[in-house]
Parts: sequence; C-alpha cells; structure tokens
Amino acid sequence: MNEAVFLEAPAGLARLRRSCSLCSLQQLCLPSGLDAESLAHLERTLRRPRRVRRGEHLYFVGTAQEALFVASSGALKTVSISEGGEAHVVGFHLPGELVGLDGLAGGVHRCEAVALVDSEVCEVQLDRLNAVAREVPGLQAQLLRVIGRSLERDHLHAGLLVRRQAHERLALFLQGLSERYALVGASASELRLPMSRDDIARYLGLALETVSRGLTRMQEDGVIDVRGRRVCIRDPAALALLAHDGEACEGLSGRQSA
Amino acid sequence: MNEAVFLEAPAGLARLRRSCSLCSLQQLCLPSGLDAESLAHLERTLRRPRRVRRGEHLYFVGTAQEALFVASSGALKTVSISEGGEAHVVGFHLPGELVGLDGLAGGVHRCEAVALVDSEVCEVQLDRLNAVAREVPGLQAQLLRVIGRSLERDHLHAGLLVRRQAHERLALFLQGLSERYALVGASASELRLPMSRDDIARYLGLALETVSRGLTRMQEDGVIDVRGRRVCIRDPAALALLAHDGEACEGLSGRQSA
DNA sequence: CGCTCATTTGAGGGGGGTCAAGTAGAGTGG
DNA sequence: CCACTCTACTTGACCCCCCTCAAATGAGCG
Repeated sequence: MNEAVFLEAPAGLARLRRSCSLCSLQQLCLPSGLDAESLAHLERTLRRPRRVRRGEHLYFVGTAQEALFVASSGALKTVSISEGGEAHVVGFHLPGELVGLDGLAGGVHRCEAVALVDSEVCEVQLDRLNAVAREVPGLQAQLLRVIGRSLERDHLHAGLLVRRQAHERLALFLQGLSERYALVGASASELRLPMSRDDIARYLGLALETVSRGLTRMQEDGVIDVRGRRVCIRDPAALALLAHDGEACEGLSGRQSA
Repeated sequence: MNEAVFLEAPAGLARLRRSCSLCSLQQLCLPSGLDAESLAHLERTLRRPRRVRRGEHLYFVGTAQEALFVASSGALKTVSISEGGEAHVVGFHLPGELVGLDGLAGGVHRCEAVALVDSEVCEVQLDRLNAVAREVPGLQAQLLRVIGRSLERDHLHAGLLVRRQAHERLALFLQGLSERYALVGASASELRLPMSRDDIARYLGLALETVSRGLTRMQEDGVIDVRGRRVCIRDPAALALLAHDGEACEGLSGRQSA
C-alpha cells in the first residue's frame, strides 16, 4: 500500500494559502466569485491566518465570538458539552469549511473548537465583516452560501442520527468524509482519519465499541480496509448500498460465495 | 381545565401582525433593533405576508429558493426525505422563527416545509434582501443573529438525538417547546401540540409507539398531563430532571410514597 | 351514527450499550 | 535501537431498551 497517498492536506497548499487569490480553496471559501479588486480589499481588511496545533483550542464554550474561521489545512472538530458533562461532537471541519457559527445567535460560543491535527485557519473578524460586506457586492451572498453549506452538513448529520442502524451511520459517515476530501483535492478512497474512534462515536451517537466493531465488520465484508486511522475504501458501491439501505450485508462482495 | 389557555397564537397577534413595527414578534424577528425609518423601508420593500393552511406546503424539495420565511402565527415543520423515502422531521417552526434556510447553499430547497396548523408567515424576498441589507445598517448583523438562532436549534436537536434514552429525548423536547412558546407569550405549562405523535417520533428519531408510551409514562409519574395533543406540564422541575439525567425516574413526585 | 385516522396498549425479539479484558501503536527515555 | 508506558483500539459476554408487528380503543368529522 502506498503510504504517500494518505495526506493531511492537498500537496502544495502550504505555499498557496498565503494569499486568498492563490488559495486552492478559493471556490469553497468566502472570497469565491469576487473580482480581483474586491479580493485584494478583502484580504487587506479581513483575513488573518492562524496556526492551531493538534489538541489546541480555537475557542472555548462561553468565549465571546469575535470571528469566523475558515479551515485551510488540517482538520478540526466542534464539541458541545451537555449539562451532564458529556461531550457531543457537533461537526468535523475540513479545509474550506466554516468554523465558529455557533454563537452567531448570542455572540457567545456554545461549542468549543479543537484541532484534530496541526491545522491552519483563516480568521475573519466579525465586526469588520459587516462593514466590508456593505462595500463588496457579492460577499454577503457568498457568506450566506457558505453558511448554507454548513447548515446542510448539520442537517445531513441530523439525518445520520435518526433511526439509522450503526453500520448505516458508519457507512454514511465514511462516504461523506470521502466526498469532502475529494472536494479539496485529496484522495476519495484512501483516507487518513484525523479523529479518534471516540470522536466518531460521539459524532454518530454510538458507543466507541460499536464504531470499532462496525469498521471491523465492513472490513470482513470487503467493503473497506482498516488499519488504525488509515481507511481504504475498496468497494464504494457496496459502501453506498450499506449507507442507503442497511440490509445489503449478505452476498455483497462474495463473502458467502467465496 | 381552562380551554382558553390552549392557544394557536398569542392573543391579539392577528391584528398586530399587519405591520412589522406593531408585530409582537419584532424582537425575535428580522427587523429587531432597526430604527423607525429603516423599519418602514424594510416593510415596503421586503415583507410579504402569506397564509398557509394546515397541511399545505410552503415549498417542496427541489424548488428554487426565492425567499426566506418568518413564521408569524401557527406552526410549521420542515421535513427532509431520505433516499429510502423515509421522512425525517428536521425542525418545528413556531412564531418568530426562520423557515427556509435549507437551500441557502445551492439555491434549491433540500427540505419541504408544511404547515401543521393554519399559519401565517412573512415572506422575505432573497434577491431584495441582499440589496436592502447594504442600505440598512444593522440588518445584516440581525440576519446573522436570526440564522444563528436557527443553527442553535439545529444543534440542540442534534444533541437530542445523540445517545439519549427515549424519555430524555421526550422530556427535552417538551421542555424546549415550552420555552419557545413562552418566548412568544403563550403559556409555558399548557401546550397544545400542533404536531402528531408521528411527527414527534420522526423528529426525535424514535418509533411512534415509543413516543406514545413515553408520554403515558410521564403522566403516570405525575410529571405531565396528556390528553391527545393537549399537554399540561405539572412538574417542570421533574421534567428538567428527566431531561438532564434520565435516571431520576423513581421517587420523583411521590408515586411510590403516595 | 358510522366512518376514518390518530393514538394507545400488548407481546416478543434483536441491536447496541455496558462492563471487562486483551492487543497494538505511538511517543519517550535509557 | 530497544524497552517501557500510556493511550487508542479491538474483542468478548451479557442484558436492556426500543423497534416491530398486531390489535384495540378513542377522537374527530361528515
């Protein structure tokens, strides 16, 4: 197996990300669709790159919300802590995706954001955003679009949690992750998961052990290869079948006929 | 029991809602925090009241998104249809709450919105919103706040679905509903549910029967009174206990000592 | 009054949670 | 480079909650 394929971020991104106009995430990101002049303006006034090391917090619960963040490399998670102290993973955030929308309502963060691996984000000052949005036509609309994508992911997540069997949730999770990695130019079939089994469990509403068993089972069925946090999707069609109607376990990949 | 307390909408709202400046939802709604002049401008250019009868659709899946809606009376649900044809209730929308954010990403609705009872909504034209937002200072920020609230509800919803027992989900659901009704001036203790058991089940990720059993059980425990869609919260503290750590079933309201 | 649909109630089985123990990796210091 | 440790992950056994199927009861309405 080729180890080089498991990547943390698209190759070459490190150099490009210093400027919005060069950034490979541009079409996903806030600046999308803006002309060169607006882009330059935006970059001067808004953007502020920032590094977050693995395990480091981008913000905490209760912190005043001063900015929105766009992940540019690596991966983050947002976690909400329930009254009982249980952590629930609200979302995972890959390059190009917005972080920090929680707290948009009250100006105070309801979640905490943690880097799963060494990551980089673009910080967008909120107070300036409103000012700039009035000057730069299209930015407001683009902001709504990016927020909309975030909302869409939340709804997909909710859909994951409702009345789905464990293996359906897992399959949908892997499928979604694969699609999102493909969006940023990474391999859709060979993933290096930035999150632990525990994170996945808290995201999917399952027990840690169930996640582990589920992955093992999918490997036995020939759908994926698992080795720690390295996952290789062997049979995307079978994965899709698992995701959409969990009953497709038998006779999938010739486990019985072999 | 006083039937008059079960209300579809705050008393007097019907007359007030014809104007944003008079609407009792103002502080929840988009126009909040705007001065009189901006408000008038907003009202002339944006707002368009609309009635939706019980069971009628506000929009369908796949429809182009042309507007955002703010519920002003009644109640609606948004439903997403999974690949298998199963309906999942994404959210319930009470007066003052935003409807139609799905599809903000792609411009096409991913859910359908249905009125649970005869309702009224304010239609906010999207194409005009962007223009007006540039003229009216504060509108952009307020829009983000309202969207933020919607996001917050989504996250609460997701929190409901993750690793919670059936009675915890039910308790949290009732509690949340009670709080939201109180926000619009309705009774927090005597609710007339606008949605069916099936809707609740599809919202909470449970079987219809489990919802029914759960409500019955909470009634036996003296926490609530249920009669069809009329729910009276007898013991809010006990409800909160049930919601926060499901283990508080025994010895709650003296069922054993009585 | 009789229809239909919503809701309740019952019985039974399975999926996944919990508890518990074992194994493999990753990082650290000798 | 290797041994050690700690954490992450896997695997097993058992049991309970909730889903499923099925039937009865109740509510709303023409």
